[in-house]
Amino acid sequence: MPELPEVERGRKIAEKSAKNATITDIWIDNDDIVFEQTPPKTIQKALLGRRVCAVKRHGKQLWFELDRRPWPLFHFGMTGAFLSKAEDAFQLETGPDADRATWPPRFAKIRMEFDNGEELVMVNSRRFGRIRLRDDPENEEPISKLGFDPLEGLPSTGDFAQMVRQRKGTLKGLLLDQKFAAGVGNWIADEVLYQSRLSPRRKANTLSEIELDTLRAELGAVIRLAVKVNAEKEKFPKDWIFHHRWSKGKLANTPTGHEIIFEKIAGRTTAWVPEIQK
DNA sequence: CTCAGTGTTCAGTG
DNA sequence: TCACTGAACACTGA
Repeated sequence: MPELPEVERGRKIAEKSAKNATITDIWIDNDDIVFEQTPPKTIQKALLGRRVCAVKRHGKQLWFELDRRPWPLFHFGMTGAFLSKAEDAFQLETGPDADRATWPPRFAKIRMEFDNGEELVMVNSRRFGRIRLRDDPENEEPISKLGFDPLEGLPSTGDFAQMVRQRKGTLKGLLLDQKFAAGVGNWIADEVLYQSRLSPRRKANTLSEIELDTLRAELGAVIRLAVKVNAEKEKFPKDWIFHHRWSKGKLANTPTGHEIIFEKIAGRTTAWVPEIQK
């Protein structure tokens, strides 16, 4: 699930349940992939009894600022999410897969209890997610290697043009590169290109000034809108290709009747409309 | 049973 | 060193 807007939703869930609260109990799954060999005791020692001062995000990386370092840094991988007990109870009543919701949830990797009665869990069924400790997350890897976060602010048009023009690969590859824009994933890249009417195969160094400005504007617009509706897909605009990209294998068309094709570009399945995207 | 996948990393190439 | 590509990773759900 997690590209920037979904991770931002996770940040808000964590903020709501944990901000200004103290961690009173911790359970940690025995998983040396997700925890990268960090011993459970080390994690426990860093978190237990600490107060959560803030919950921050850059791209797809999410971390807590505690009243003492080191701080926990979370990455959801392909399948991760934060669930809070209150939030999950809400989903249980209203969500489409309500019958599957249980607490604690399946695939929990870490579970934290707070002195305000809340509980927060990070789940990660396929274990591409990571939970790490960092003294200064923003200035250490992996965050230090990431590019700008499009929700925080875009580079100026001039800087953006320069950044794009020095790249020789495809636009799809550029947008997926976290060293360029942090937080863009497969569906956002496709949506931005569709809205910009640019081909994912287009070489980055061939864009005109107008095309560069359009790309920059749509990158900001798609992400801001997805975050505004809390990454709830049903609330995405009707004219987004997003709603049609999962019909792979069937005949896929936009509402305007244009054919959507699926091709592997820059290593990822790409949904795009050759008639519209040049 | 097979296969794709909303992500990242690493080996190999240019 | 850099930019880029493709494979590998782990495991669920279709």
